Amino acid sequence: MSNKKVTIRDVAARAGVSRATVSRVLNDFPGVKPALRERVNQAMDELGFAPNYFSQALAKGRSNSIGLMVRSLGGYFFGSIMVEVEEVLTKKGFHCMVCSGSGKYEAERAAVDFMLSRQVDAMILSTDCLSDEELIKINQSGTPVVLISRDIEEIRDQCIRFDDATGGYNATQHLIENGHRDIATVTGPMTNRDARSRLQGYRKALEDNDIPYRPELVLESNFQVPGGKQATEKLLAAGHKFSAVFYGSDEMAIGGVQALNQAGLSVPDDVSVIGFEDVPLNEFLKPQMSSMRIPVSDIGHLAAMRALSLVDQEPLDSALEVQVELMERESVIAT
Amino acid sequence: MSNKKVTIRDVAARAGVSRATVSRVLNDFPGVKPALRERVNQAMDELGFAPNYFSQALAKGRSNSIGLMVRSLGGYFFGSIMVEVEEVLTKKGFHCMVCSGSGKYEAERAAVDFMLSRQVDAMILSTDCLSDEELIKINQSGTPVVLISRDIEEIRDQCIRFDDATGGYNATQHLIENGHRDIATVTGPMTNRDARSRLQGYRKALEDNDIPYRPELVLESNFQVPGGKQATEKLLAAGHKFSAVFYGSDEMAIGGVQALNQAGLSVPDDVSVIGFEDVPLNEFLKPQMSSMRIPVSDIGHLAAMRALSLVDQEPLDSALEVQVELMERESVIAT
DNA sequence: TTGTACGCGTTATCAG
DNA sequence: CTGATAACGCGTACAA
Repeated sequence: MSNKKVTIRDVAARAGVSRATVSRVLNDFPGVKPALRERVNQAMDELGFAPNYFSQALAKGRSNSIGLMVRSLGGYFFGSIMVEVEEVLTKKGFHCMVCSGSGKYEAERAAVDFMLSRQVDAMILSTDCLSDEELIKINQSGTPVVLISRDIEEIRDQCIRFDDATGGYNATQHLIENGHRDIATVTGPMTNRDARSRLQGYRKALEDNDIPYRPELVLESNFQVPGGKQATEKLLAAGHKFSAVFYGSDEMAIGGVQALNQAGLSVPDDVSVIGFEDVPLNEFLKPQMSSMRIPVSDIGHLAAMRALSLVDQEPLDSALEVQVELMERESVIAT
Repeated sequence: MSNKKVTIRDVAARAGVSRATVSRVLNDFPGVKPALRERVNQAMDELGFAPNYFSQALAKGRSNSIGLMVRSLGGYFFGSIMVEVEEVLTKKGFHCMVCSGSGKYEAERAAVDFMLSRQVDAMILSTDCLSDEELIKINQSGTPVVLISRDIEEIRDQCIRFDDATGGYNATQHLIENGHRDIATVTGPMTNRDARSRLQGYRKALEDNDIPYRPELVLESNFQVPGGKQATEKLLAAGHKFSAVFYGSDEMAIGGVQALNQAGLSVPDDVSVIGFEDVPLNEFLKPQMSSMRIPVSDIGHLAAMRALSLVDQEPLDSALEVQVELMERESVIAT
C-alpha cells in the first residue's frame, strides 16, 4: 500500500538542498561538492527514490529507448536477433521496444509510426515494404535508422547486410560439386532483398558451370515451413526432373523434406537438400540439414551497437556485409 | 528537417479555442459542440498533430502499455505467446513491452523492476524465480499481474495454467497403452511448476498401472534441445533398459532423438518418444513427433485479455486451466 | 459549453 | 558551486 511516489522534491527536502542539485547528482553533473553529493545520495537511498521515466523523457526530449521492428516475433531467426539486441541495449541502460511488421506495408508503417510516437531515439528495422525514400526521410527527420538486410546508398553505413549472393552461389556450387546438375530452388518472396540475392547467386553458379537456367525449377515461396512444403509439392507435381534443391531458408527446407518424403523420395539418397540461415535446430534434424550459416547473433550485436553510436552521434565504422558460411552436414550427397 | 513538433497549443491557436478544448476532443470527452469539435479536428489534421506520449503519461499517470516477461525471447513457445499478446494489445491501443527473464532470479527481478519503472499499467509474467510473496506484493502495489503457469491462491483468477498434470498423465498413459513398461522421462528444471506437474502426472500414470516408479529413469534437464540430448546420453550411458521416453518438452525430445540415433537406436522402432508443447515443427520432423499440444496462442490471448480487464478494473472470468491434448503421430509405436 | 490555471516530475537557464 | 524558476506538453478541477 505505502505507495506514495517519492519525488526529487522529497529528496531535496530531506537533503536540505534544492531540486536542481538533486537533479545534478542524479545526472552525474560535474561541479557538486562531494559532501553535498553524498548527502543527496544518502537521502535518495533512504527514501527509495527512483526518477520518473516520463518526466525525464519529457524534460530532456530523449527516451533512452530504441525501437526494433522484426518481420515476426516468432521463429528462430528474429528471435536470436532480439535476444542479442536486447542484451546489448540493457547493458547500456537502454530499453528495446519490439514491434512486428509481419511483412505487410500497413503493419510496418504503423509499427514505425508507433515507435516514432514513442520517441525512440533510434530504430533498427528489418523491412521489405517501406521504400528507400520513406526510410531516408525518417532517418533525416531526427530518428536515425539501422537497416537489417537492405542496401540504400545514401545511408549505406547504416545498413547491415549478409552476403546473400555469395551464400546462394556457394550453396549452389556445393550442390554442383557433388555432381548435381538438375537443381531446383525455392526462394523467399521476391519483395525481399535476401531472397533476390540468394536467387541471383544461384543463377550465377549455374552460369559459371555452364548449366542452363531453367525457370521451371524456380519457385517463389515465403520463407516458412508450410510454404516450403507446398512449393515442393508443386515442383513434384510439375514432373520436372531434379536431383537437388536449394531452399532459401531452413524452414522451407524442413517443409520440403517432408513433402519429398511423402512423395516416397528419400533425402539425401534420392534428392539432396540445402537450406539457408542455419537455425540451431538443423544439426538435430534427421538427416542433419546442410545449410548456409548466417551469424545472426553478430548481426543483432552489430545493429544494436550501430544504433547506439547513431544516438550518440558517433561516427560509424564503414559499411559491412556479414559473411555466410557453408555448413556441410548430411542432407547433401554426391549423385 | 521541418521538425517543429506541433503541440496542443498550436492546434488551439489554429482552431481559435483554448487548449482545454483541444484536450477534450482529443480524449473524446462529451460536451463539446459538434461544430467546435469539427474545427479542432480539422486543425489537428492540417497541422499533423500527434499528442506527446510522455506528456500524456506524465499527466494522467498511465502509460497505456503493459509489460510481458518471457523466459526467453527466442524459441517457438514464447514466440507464439508474444505474437498473440502483441496482437491483442495493439488492437486495443496498448503497447506491449517485452523483456526476457532468462530463468535467473536477478534477471527476472531486474526486468520486473524495469517495467515498473516504466510504469506499465499491468504485467504478464512467466516466472519461475520470483516468489509468491513478491508477486502478491507487486500486484497489491498498484500494478496488476497476470501469471502464466503459476498457481497462487490469493490471486488465482490472475493465473493462467495448463493442465500439465493431466498432460503428463496422458502422455505416459499413451505409452503404456502401447505396451511400454520401461518408460524413462526427461523433465524440465524442477524449479518450474510445469516441469513438476508433468512429472507428477507421469508418476500417477505409472502408479495407476501398477508399474513401479524407478528414479534412475528420471532425469532433470532444461527444456532445451542440447539439454535433452545430454540427458538422453546420460540415460544411455547408465545402461538401464527402457523402451520409451516421455520428454517434458519437444525441444528436449528433438535432442533426445538425436542422441538415440547416434547410439544406433531408431525412433520409434527401438524406442518410442513423446514430447510436450507441440511446437509447430513437430509434424515436419522425421519421424513426426507425437506430443501433448498446449494451445499457446489461446494462452497469449487469454493473458492479454485478462491484463486489459485488470487495467480497467473489470471483474475477471473465474480461474481457468487450459487443456492439453494428445497429438498422435509417428514417434510412438506399440512395443 | 468553454476557458483559466495549476499540477505531473524533471531538466535547463539563469542569477547569485 | 548552488538555488530559484521557467520550460516540457498535456490533463483536469474549478470558474465562468
